Amino acid sequence: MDLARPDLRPDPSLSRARMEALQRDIAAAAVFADDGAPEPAAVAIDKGASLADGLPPARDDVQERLGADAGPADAESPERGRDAPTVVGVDQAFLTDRADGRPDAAVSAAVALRGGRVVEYASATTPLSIPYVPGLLAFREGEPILAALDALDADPDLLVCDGSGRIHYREAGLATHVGVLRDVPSVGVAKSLLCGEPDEPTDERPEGWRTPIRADDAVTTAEPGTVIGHAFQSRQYPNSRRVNPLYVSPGHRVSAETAVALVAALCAGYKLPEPTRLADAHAERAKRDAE
DNA sequence: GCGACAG
DNA sequence: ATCTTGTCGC
Repeated sequence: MDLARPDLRPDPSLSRARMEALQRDIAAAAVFADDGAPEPAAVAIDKGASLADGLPPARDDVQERLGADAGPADAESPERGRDAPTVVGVDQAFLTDRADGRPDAAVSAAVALRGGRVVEYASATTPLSIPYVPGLLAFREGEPILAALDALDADPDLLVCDGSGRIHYREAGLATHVGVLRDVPSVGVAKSLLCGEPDEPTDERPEGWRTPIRADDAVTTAEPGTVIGHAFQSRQYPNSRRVNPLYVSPGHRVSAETAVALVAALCAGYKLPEPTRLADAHAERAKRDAE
């Protein structure tokens, strides 16, 4: 999978001003409307797959400086969802230097699902370049994620990223950045809200509830009031309702409406959608194996 | 100056 | 994100 727009690479060595300028270009190139994204019904996952099922056998895939390694494809049940769209979840874990105590490297994991089954996984370990800065996450995690995606043989029909897409100061969050670079439909799934304002209070909402997130003054590239994503209550407990909602936004080639619908279809009984949950577990395991 | 701020 | 034990509830 080659870069569709190599000129928009999230180069961590850029100055802050250039990073922000690049994000405006990303937002201008992004398509926040349905254009080639899978139908939510086509990617729906009903069976809450057990976490162990998605976990591949342990293997050492840590590279010295910058590298990636793909694991073997899951051999089982090829009969189901053979022609279903390929959904790829990406997530990361971080290695901390034992003596130093400082973040050392990023471990990125990409998990490909088809018909609700894991068909492939990959991970990549890359040295950390810059610290986390709100609004510039793509410049810290972008390259590591691209490395993990490069290690994947599967061709994604949809990318599910851990972080915001259009819900961003310049409408160019991590999901949008990666989606535009690869020109692949993508959605952003964040556990907290970066900017924007929900139409209604999000506290104590029932499972399945959602409300639009509209651009506020913090979003400098959109008219205030523009719907840039949704708060979505993916999970809730019967009695003590205190699970925070997810903040879902379009990355690239999907509308805000379809983005939530896709994430809702990809949830199977847990707060996080399956692609994200599994990528989370793989990144965690790859990190553990590296220590 | 103060507050807000994905992972 | 990461550092960490118990604990409440299904």
